[in-house]
Parts: sequence; structure tokens; C-alpha cells
Amino acid sequence: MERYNFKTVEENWQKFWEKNKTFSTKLDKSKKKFYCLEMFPYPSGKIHMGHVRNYTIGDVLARFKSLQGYNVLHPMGWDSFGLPAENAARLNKLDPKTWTETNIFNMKSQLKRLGLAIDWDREISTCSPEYYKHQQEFFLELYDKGLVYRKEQYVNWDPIDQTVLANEQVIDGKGWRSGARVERKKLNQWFFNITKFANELLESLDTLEQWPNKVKVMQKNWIGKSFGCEVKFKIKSLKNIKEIKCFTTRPDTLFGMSFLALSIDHPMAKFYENEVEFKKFKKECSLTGTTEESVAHAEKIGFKTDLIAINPLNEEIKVPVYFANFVLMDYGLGAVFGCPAHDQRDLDFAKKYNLTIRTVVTPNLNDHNFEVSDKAYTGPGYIFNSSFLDGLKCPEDSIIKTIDYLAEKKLGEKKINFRLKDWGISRQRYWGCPIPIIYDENNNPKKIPKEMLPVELPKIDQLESTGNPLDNNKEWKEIIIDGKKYFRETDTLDTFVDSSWYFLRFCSPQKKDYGFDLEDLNYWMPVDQYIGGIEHAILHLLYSRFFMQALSYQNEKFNLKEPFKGLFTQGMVCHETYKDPENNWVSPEEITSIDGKKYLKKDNSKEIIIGPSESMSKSKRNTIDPQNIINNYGADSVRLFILSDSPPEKDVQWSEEGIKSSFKFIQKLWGLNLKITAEINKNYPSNKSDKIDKFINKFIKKISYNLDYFNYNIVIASLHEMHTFLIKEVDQGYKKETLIENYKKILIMIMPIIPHFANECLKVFNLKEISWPNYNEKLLEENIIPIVIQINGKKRSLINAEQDITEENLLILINQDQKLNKYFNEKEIKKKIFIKNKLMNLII
RNA sequence: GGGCGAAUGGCGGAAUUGGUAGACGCGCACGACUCAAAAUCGUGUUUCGUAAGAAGUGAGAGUUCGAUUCUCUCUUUGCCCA
Repeated sequence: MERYNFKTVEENWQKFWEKNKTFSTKLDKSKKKFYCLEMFPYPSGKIHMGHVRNYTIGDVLARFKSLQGYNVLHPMGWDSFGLPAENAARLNKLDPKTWTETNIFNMKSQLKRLGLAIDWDREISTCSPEYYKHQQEFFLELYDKGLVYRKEQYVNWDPIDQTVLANEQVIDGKGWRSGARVERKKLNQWFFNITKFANELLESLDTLEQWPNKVKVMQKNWIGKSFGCEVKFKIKSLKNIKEIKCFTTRPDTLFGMSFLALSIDHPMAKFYENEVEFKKFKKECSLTGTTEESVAHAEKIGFKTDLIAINPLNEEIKVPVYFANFVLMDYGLGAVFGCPAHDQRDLDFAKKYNLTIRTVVTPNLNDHNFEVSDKAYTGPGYIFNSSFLDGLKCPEDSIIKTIDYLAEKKLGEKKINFRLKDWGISRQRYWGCPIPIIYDENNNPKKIPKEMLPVELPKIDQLESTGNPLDNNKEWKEIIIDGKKYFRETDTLDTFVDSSWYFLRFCSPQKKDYGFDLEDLNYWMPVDQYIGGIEHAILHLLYSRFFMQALSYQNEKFNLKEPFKGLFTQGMVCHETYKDPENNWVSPEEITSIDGKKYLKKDNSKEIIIGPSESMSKSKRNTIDPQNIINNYGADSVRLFILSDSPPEKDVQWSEEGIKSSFKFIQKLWGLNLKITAEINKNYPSNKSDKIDKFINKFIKKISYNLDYFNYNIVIASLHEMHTFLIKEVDQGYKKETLIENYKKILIMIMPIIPHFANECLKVFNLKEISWPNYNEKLLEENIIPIVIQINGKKRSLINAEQDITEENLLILINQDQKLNKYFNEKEIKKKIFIKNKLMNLII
């Protein structure tokens, strides 16, 4: 048998697609559009299996929709700003631009080798001035709308490298490169006012019907809307402090209050700034990281002030006021009251400083002896020990009643609070989009005039190891406008800004004077199907949604609030992990096996310990290079494999056997192709068509349904069934036209999955137009249907009967059935459940 | 600790509105071809049982003529938040 030569076939088709611009798209209002987008990659150097999976899933959809007659937009670009380029540049002593561009070049050719149906004419790269020019313009627009502002915030500061570290660069409280103990340092930074839209972003989640619920829940939690109360506490003090406000979701536990805790950044801190002890305390707090997690895990410590807070519900209760490290300024009001009995964190604190623990919620209404000692009680129950609140059901009634009381006495008011914080967008880095702001000699910020955009990054051949390269670049930093000297902003934008609008740019990638064209946007947006990893469930998706809110704010022409209509999150690609006896990770390429059970290291024959399958990562050395696999087995085999077995949303196990099996299947399909071609040429003088027609008709329905629902693994299972059926059936003397028509339909249906193969086989038919086949509902009906016979709900037999057989006639058949007869021999049939064309259940 | 999911053969997984559990693939076993092996092809493969048959979708209960599917409790496990 002639073998299928994937190398030539795939190369030829990829050349053909490129030459004919097969996948380039134009706005065409006469056609329904479909915008299929996969999260664009960071150009790290090489594609990995995760990319292969992500882009294959998207490609199948794009090709399927285009066969269904949609005008499909399926673009690709590069999320090309970011820290790794800077690190690599420092390491290899070259500039980030060269490194990034080389990577893009390599990865683009690798993606092309997968045979993706991408409109490469729309390729964009976020690090190119043509792209970030528009981003700077958006920044200024948002600035004008008051959605951008500057404030001081803590950062992780590496005192040796003189640089700000990202959270992931802080390892065990130390700088990843210098090893220096990281400090908390306050810097002036730019923020997007995302909290302004907190409620819109939360409520509009409900309109996203084609999003996984999981992601919506994650975003909801992230936004963290909580209902509570702002309480005013009177303060007794020698200083000029009269009152402190706290936000709380549990005002009903006010009678259990035993202290008031303030963030060290609370305005009241100014009264203590000169005290030596306070300074010491503040320094201690600065050793804790800036993340919520590190704050939560750190030991709770406090600084006792001379202030006394008075409980608004009972003026007799007077408690001390502390500054505490577990209170964050950016949540609520930076001040909380502590109720140790019903909050574990407060309890830990109270025990450390010997504060009163007063239990005010009891799980049982009449149990007034309930007392908290080691573990805070946070469950439901009834209020007690609380004067006029006693007996209220907690939390249903108690919270509202307390708020009402406080509001009436003007001691507090109802308040909605969000966990979501404003988005800090300043990064003290070189390789990012420059912020289009200048400062005069008094350090007052001023917008760069629009006609001076883009603010381009200066070319820096070799990055220094310390400080912010832009800050150190005097020549670039200083600028003279209208004879006046200004200093440029030397921070660059968070790369999440770059990816918050790239999907708009794909609609009008060539437009020079603005980031997008409204006509293009109105046609193409929203993205019909967005596909990417679950790891972006919160930040990237939320920021993109915010960006649409911000663009449409005070802009009647722009009316797009939700960028992604459908979202699909695919699973990871996993592989077994290997270790040698010394506990070092070993890569799959370094091992070999004689019997397929025991694995040895190739160079020293040491036995390998096989570990669990985990997501591919360089650190565990369990990565598989897609390039080798494509070279050895072909792009179609890789596509077929990556979609086989596991549903796309679940993790997939990579195995050598799996890819081999996909490769074999394509060879089998080629065998089928040869057989069918031979049968067609025999041209039997026959009218036989029924069996194949019926099978393919059902096949169309099944494939179409499963492609619609991302059940790609089932689609592939059906391809196997199709092969098994046809290989036995095609030589049974079928009419030539039957074979041709059905085979063409099959080939069209496998085009999304294995496009090179399908196109190659389809070539001989010389089709002018290729469109997705329809099935015939009538042909789905069968004359003889297997009917399930149950006795007492258990399946006992199958009876083949005519379609639409009546209950009476079926009973006659059952009575004739000897196997069934013995079950109800001499027993009375008490009840019959008959479901037409499906089953008969006899109760005896 | 809170929220959301998941649990089906040796493995990945299928079962579209409650109606034939285990599709399809991997692996394994046997057979054919071969001096032999690989490749390929064929047959079988939930468990117990020689068979007839029985049991069976993490465990236990419930609803129903009928539950992998719906409800409750529990166990294990994954992810997110703390």
C-alpha cells in the first residue's frame, strides 16, 4: 500500500494557503460574522504543547464556522512586552527588542507549521510603536475622563538592585536575583479607576451566558461585593482626635468588641510618626510582604496607642486602639473593630495582648453559657450578651437591625464595600509601553500633546543590572516643549494594559490615526468565542472588561461593554515526571526502556523513578518539544492527538503511544481513501446506496452537534467509527455517485481537524465551493428499532420491532419470547410502562 | 475555614430531555502473516461464574415503573479565595 506522505502534503498545502491568502478576511456585511480568538502568546522563544492545544482548539472552530458559511475573523498577534525579555537581554547582553523579534520570527514559523487558518495580514505586536501609540492615546483619553490618577502605594523594593520587584520575583521575602531582603517602599504610581465600575462589572457577569460558571464565580469573588456598615467611634484622647470610622460586615457583634485596629497607613498615624516605638513598629511591619496572602500568614502584631474608643451602642464599653499589621488601608476604611469571639484573626490578636473575649453569638437560642475560648465561632445562631439585640437571629436579622439602629441614631450608615482595588498600572521597567506623561520642575504631571505620540522607547543596547533603565537615561528623560524643560514619566505600563484591547486592534490592524475603526468594530465585535487558559480567569478577563467600560464611559459612539461573548477555558497538557536515584529531574528524552516497564537513563543506565503526571514545565523537565513531534509525525497527527480522548476543558496526558496511534489512524484513513478511490473507478452498474447514505446522514448530525459543543474527543471517536464502518462497507458494490457524494461530505467534515489530509484527498474532486453538509431528518428514521424490555425496571431483553409499534402488538411479541416468558411465568403483570419506540417496562 | 467542581473497567474517557452503562482510543490476551521480530490485519477484553445467570457508575439513604443522570448525608480529590 502506498503510504501517506505527510511531509510533502502538509508543506504543499501550507504554501498554497499562504500564496492564495486563503484565510485573510474582509469586512462583508452580506455575511454573518464569527470572531474566533485565542489568547495571544508571549513570545518566549518556542511554542510549547499548551500553545499547540490552545491554537488547535481555536483552529478547529474557525475552520468549522467558515465551512458553515460564516465570515470568520481568526487573527494572531504577540503579547510582546514584559519582564522575561528584559531578563533574557541582561543575561545574553543584547537588547530586548532583538530578543523579542527573533522569538516572534521563530514562533510564527512554528505556528505556521501547525497549519493554522490564521489571517496573518492582521498580525500585531504590542511592543511595536504602531500598536502602543494608540494605547498611549487611550491612556490620555482615560486621563481626561478622570479614570486615571496618581497616588502613593507600596512596592517590593530590592535595595541592592535598586529596583522594584514583581510579587513573583520575591522569594521567601528576598529578591530573586540579589538575595537581598525586600523592603516595602512607597512610590507614586498611576492607577486605573476600575473600582468605579465595580458594580457594573459584577452585575454584567450575569449577561455572559456563554461563559463557564466557574470563571464568573471567580470574578464575583474577586470583586467581592460585601454589604455592611460604616460605624463611627468616638475617641477619648489628649490629641486632637474626636472620631474614627470603621467599615464592618458584622455590626451585630459590636457588643463583643474589645479593641479597635488601624492600618499603619491610616491618617491617624501622623500623630505618632515621631515616636521611636512607633517607628520601630512600622519598620517591623514593612518586613511583611505586600500581598494579601503574606499579610494573612504573618504573625499578628500591634502597637498600642493612648487612644480609647467608645462603643457606640453602649458608652460604658471603652476599648484600646491599636495599629495592627493585619489591617490594610485599601480595604474598607483602613480601620476595623476587633471582636475576638467571632473572628479568628481578632481572637489571635486578643490572646496575644490579653484583651477581653466577650461571646455575643450562641449557636442555640437558649444556651447562654456558650463561650468562645480557642476557636472563634463564626457560624449562625442568636445574639446574646448584647442588651437590646438579644435574641435576634444571626446573621439574617441581626445585621440589618443593628444597621437600622445605628443609622437612626446617626452613629453609622449602611455601606456597600468592594474587595476589588484600583488597578496599579505603573511598572518600573524598561520593556513596556511608556506612559505619555511629563512633569514640570515642580513635579506636576502634564499630558504629552497627542501629536507627539507615540512616546517611543529609547534604544538601549545593553541593560544595566541596577535601577530603572528609563530613569537612568537622562537624554531620553529630559524633553523641551515650547522652550520649557520637562521630565518624562519613566514608569511603563503593566503589560495587562496591552492585552486589554488587542482584540479591538485585530478588527482594524492597519488603521493609522486611531486604535480602531468604529465600522470595523460594529461588525466584528464582540469576540464570539474566546479561548484560553483558566489561569487568566480573573485578571486579564476582568481588565479587558474594564477597558471596554472605560472606553464607553462618556462616549456615546462606543457602546461595547462586554468584549467576549463566549469563553472557553482549555485544560493543560501534562506529562509523567522522571527522577534519577539522586532525586534530580530527568527529561523524557534522556531515558529509554527495553521492555516498556522499567526505564533507564540513557547515558548511565541508572534506574528512573516515574513520578505523577503534571503540567509540562521547564523546572520539572517534563516538556515535550512540539517541533520534533511535528517533524516526526506531521501537523495533522499532532492536531488529531491533542484533541483525542480528553475533553478540551480537561487536562490531557501526553503519551508517545497516543501520538503514534493518531499517526496510525491517519495512515488508516489514507488506506480508506485509496480503497474508496478504487471502488469509484470500478463504477458498478448498481443502485445500492441505502446503508451508506443512512450512516453518513447520522454521522453528519453527530459531528455537527459535537463540534458545536466543543466535544472534540467525541468527534474523533466518531471518525474511528466511520472508518471501521466504511472500510468493511465500501467494497459491497455501491453506486458510484453514492460513494462520491458521501465521501466528499466526510472529507469536508474532517477538514477542521486534519485540514492538510482532507484537502489533499478532496483535491481530485475539484470542488468549486466547499460547504458544511446538511443531514436529512427523515433519513434518520429507522424501520426496525430495537426496543428495550424491562422487567421491574431491569433490562431483560431487546426486541427488534417495527417503527411506531403499538403497545398491544409489542406485548404479543413479548409473549412469544421464550427468554422473557420465564420471568413472568404464572405471575400477574401489575403495571405496564410503554414508551413508544424506546421501551416497555413490565411490573410483576 | 469559605466558594465552585469532580469521582464510571488496568488507563484516557462515552452515554444530547431520567429510559440498552462502559461508545471510541490506549493497554493487555489470543490468532493470522513471518525462519523470527517489528509493522499490519483479525478476535476478545467491567467483575464473579465452566455455564445459565448475577452484581455493577466513590459510600449510604431518598424520589421514581426506571437513577451514571434529580435530592440529602458522608468520603476522597481538584481548582479558586482566605
